[in-house]
Amino acid sequence: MAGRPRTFDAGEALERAMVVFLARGFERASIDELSEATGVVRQSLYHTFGDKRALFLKALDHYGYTRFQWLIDELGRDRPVMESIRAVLNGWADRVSKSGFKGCLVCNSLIEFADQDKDVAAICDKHNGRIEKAFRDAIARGKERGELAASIDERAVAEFFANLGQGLALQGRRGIQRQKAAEICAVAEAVLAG
Amino acid sequence: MAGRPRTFDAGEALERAMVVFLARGFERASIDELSEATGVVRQSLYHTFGDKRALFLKALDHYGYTRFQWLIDELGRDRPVMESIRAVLNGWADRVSKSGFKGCLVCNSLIEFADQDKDVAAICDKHNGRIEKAFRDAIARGKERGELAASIDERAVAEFFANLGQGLALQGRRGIQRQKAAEICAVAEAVLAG
DNA sequence: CCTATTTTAGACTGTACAGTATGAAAGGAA
DNA sequence: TTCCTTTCATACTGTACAGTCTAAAATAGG
Repeated sequence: MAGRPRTFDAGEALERAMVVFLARGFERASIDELSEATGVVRQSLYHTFGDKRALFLKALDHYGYTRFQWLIDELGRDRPVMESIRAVLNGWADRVSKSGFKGCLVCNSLIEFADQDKDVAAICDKHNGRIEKAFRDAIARGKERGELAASIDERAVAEFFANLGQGLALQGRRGIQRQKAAEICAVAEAVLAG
Repeated sequence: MAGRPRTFDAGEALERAMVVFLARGFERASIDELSEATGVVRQSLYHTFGDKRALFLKALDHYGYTRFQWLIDELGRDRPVMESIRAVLNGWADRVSKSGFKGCLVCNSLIEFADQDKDVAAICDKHNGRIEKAFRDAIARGKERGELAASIDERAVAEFFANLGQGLALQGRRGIQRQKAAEICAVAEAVLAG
């Protein structure tokens, strides 16, 4: 009951497939392209991941868990909440303006699939929810500690920041200057100042 | 030097093709689909507009000029600038949460083409620029009139609001509740409060 | 009415691609 | 070594689609 062992690492292949989907989108990424990028032959891709859509769903979820962790970590750190928020805004400005930035796979997929694919939509909702929750918790903690005004609606502000990030990711896909992204973030920061 | 006159209205056809591109994206919209939606036969589409990409570029530009005019008008009206800004934010909240909202063709195209198609990118830049300018001028006017603090950087704030709109359009494509969109807008409005 | 010109209708071509089938290669287990 | 399972390599199939070709239909001008 043994056979030839797998000659590739499935996690590594998923990561590389994800990069292709990020750059090209689901529709434009061909199996040949994915095969070449992962170094895994066509047949093995189908055997390991199922069809193209199944591979995409795994890649999308993988993206959400790996690419948003820094943000959740920053917002979870034990320090004044404004420092955490600023760290995220800085992180965004850096990332979206970096040469070679290809956007956010969650945002890109929302555009490509809209609400036509329930599984895609569910994964996107999940990760958007994780981001909003991280902001919400951080802001609520800031209120408890008296760092932020009690009148602040943490849910609304969290939604606002998540929306900000999506806008930046969208603009970053086209290409955005570091300074412009930073200016936008600086303006946004003011919603917590009053 | 005469011939059979055109039996369709080219402007109407462009508008309908635009709707298809908005709902489906460039890649997924097939010529057959465009032909059916416009009521113009395949050959006439090619004759009138050139190839699929040329039709798309015209549709994209048409979108920018027709779908952003309300915003430019609102921001150009002679009244307190905060009223104008609120009108735009309300307009956005209404539009992006409306059932059947399919996103913004400029935003969708930025995702689909990124910076790979220079003509698409140029048209998107042009219309984004028009929106930013409308905000910038309105805010500058508000400063001159003493309605807004002189310390406000109208360029940065205009970029911020344009980014806000892009985020809302992105979320609207998936589907967003009116209330959530309005909450985000309400938070954003605060950047001009201080 | 005749002719030139343009639209219409549908068939056709070539290409790109997702997914499948088939047999060879490779390595663990007995 | 021998067998069995799994991967690898490549050929194949069917479909979808952009763009072209050909001929018929329609109409303004002479």
